[in-house]
Amino acid sequence: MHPILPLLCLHLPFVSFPWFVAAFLPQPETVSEMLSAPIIERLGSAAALVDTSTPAWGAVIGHLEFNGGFRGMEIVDVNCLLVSMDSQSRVQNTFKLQEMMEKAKLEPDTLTYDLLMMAHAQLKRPEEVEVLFRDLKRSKGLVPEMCPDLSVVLADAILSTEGVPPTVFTYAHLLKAYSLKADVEGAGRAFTEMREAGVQPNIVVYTTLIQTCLNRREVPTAWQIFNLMKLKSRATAPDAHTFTLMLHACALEGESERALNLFRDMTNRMKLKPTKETYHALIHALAVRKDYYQEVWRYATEMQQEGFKMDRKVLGTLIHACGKRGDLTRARMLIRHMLGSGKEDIIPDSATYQCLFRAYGNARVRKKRAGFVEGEPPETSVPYVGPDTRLVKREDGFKEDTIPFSQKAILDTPSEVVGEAKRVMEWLWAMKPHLVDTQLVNALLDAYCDKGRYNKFKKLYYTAFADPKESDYLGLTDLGLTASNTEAEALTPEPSVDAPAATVMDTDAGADMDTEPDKNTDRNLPDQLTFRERVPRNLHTFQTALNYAYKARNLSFALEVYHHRMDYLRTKQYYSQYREPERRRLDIQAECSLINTLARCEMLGEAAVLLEATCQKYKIYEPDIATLHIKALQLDDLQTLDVIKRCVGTARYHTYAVGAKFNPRWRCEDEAGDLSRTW
DNA sequence: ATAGGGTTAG
Repeated sequence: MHPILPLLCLHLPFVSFPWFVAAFLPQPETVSEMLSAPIIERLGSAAALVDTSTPAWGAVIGHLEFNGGFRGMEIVDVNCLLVSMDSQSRVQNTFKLQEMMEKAKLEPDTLTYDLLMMAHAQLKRPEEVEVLFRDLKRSKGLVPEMCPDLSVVLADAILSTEGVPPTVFTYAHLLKAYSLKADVEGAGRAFTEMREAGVQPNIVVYTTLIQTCLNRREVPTAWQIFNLMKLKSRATAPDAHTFTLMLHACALEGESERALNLFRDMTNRMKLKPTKETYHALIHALAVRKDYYQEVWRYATEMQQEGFKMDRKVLGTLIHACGKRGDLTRARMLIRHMLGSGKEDIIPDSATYQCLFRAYGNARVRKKRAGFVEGEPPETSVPYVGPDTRLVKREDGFKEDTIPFSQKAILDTPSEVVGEAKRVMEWLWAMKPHLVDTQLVNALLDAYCDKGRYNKFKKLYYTAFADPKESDYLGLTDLGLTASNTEAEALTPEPSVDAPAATVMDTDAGADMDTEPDKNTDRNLPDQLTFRERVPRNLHTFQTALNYAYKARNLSFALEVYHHRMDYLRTKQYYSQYREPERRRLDIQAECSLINTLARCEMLGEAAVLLEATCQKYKIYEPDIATLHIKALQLDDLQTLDVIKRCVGTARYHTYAVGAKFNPRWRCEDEAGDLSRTW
């Protein structure tokens, strides 16, 4: 044993474990050790407050304030305190700390601002980060009594150029804020300012810029920055973080092949070691395509061989892959494992269940009398790589905490699939209501739509969702877009609405396409279901419903949903939950869905009117209104064809009939031309 | 002394 080690641990105040462990752990052992002596002294007996696993920083700072605050201390003492605080406490106490610094006539330095900005950025509060940054730049480097001779104007001039100098960290925090807001322009300005201030951008800065572009769905720009990093210098060469982010970009665009190349580039050429996140991003990029299913499992296996544990998110992504492929059997197996593992950290959450419901929707299932769809064998060649390979013992009898999966290992009729999906939702609603959110219900809606469960679909749509509350709406002055609505209003026959069913998920009343009753359903769970919290609708709810209406040629339902949607456009949620490019994309999709539904119902005139109105606002492409075009051709409706020609140009039908691209609509040509940015 | 990455809409 090295003789110096025992000496070291004499300085550790609370050594509750053997010294040799302590000596090898990264010091410091306790929070109070990280604090500076003046702070500890001023805290007195309250110093004990900080040595818990989750210190009550509010109380600690209260004590401090009561005992004289920061008076007589240095700014490093404040920084020390900030460093030991978690982000949330920093955010909660920002104002108080600023107050206390002011009282003690302490000037925050760059690090003080950095630590505060970082905390606000981590908690996704970009506005506060910007405020802090502005504050930092005009921070009073000179207090009035230090320069009594200067006129106010001169002082202002000095103050505006003094302040504390931002570092590359400061700018990185600021850029993170712009990334959160998907504000590419703001990020560009900050980046330029940084360079003018002579601060060299580093990997983190570039990576944050890439993230900003991705949040804004400006994927080509993201790739440009990435390529620039590679070319610029060794110092800015992409690292594992950056590669992981670009793998995520591949997932966004369905570019699985590119993801594989990127991964090879990273590991072979750049000799970078993939992390767990890298594997996850790669698997994600493979999971979005059903033709890369084998690769998903290959890399899931490799990831495990590299010693990375499957966590909830990776398992969720694997279930996502199963859903994409239609491999419901394996999706259920994974869910069973996650539930049966007994490990808290991998029990399914809302997102995991959402993936499961998508798997119900896409399940490959025996057609009416034929064999498997496309005659493919069931997915037997895929190795199973769950968290551990032990099969969970089947539990008989219905425990309240047991997911009501069918006894059958493989569900092979649509009714079995839909029946189980419904039961699982009922079970979640009854037993784990906190997991039932909008996305989850939307996923079930999708499943019903895909399986042609039209009655179930409408019933769920009517009973599971709540209308917006008064307080959800924006003020009248906030909304400017009523012009395009008037036409739609004009052609609206009052929709005939089925009366909402009594319970959230009622039994199958008659005319549904279901033929087999759900044998396993413990029919009606108690009546509490009736008054259970509903979830709010969101844009995807409407999109799914409009798709359903299109499939079912149900125009009155489509119009009703369209009106619900127009209501939603007046809510705050519309603006807070979706960033601009996503809103735009879904708006276009919704308009086109209605246009095509009108066309399917032979109301070409109305469809054409709506198309003209929509074209005023958005660029519409021919594939978006394919149904209308085909109908118009079939009926030889010259007037409508003329409208189409004016609105979407002259491309011929066959040019889009062929191209089944993976992810048709990401083009955002308004901004695509701007390649002249300085990075 | 600080920072950037990951599950979700057929």
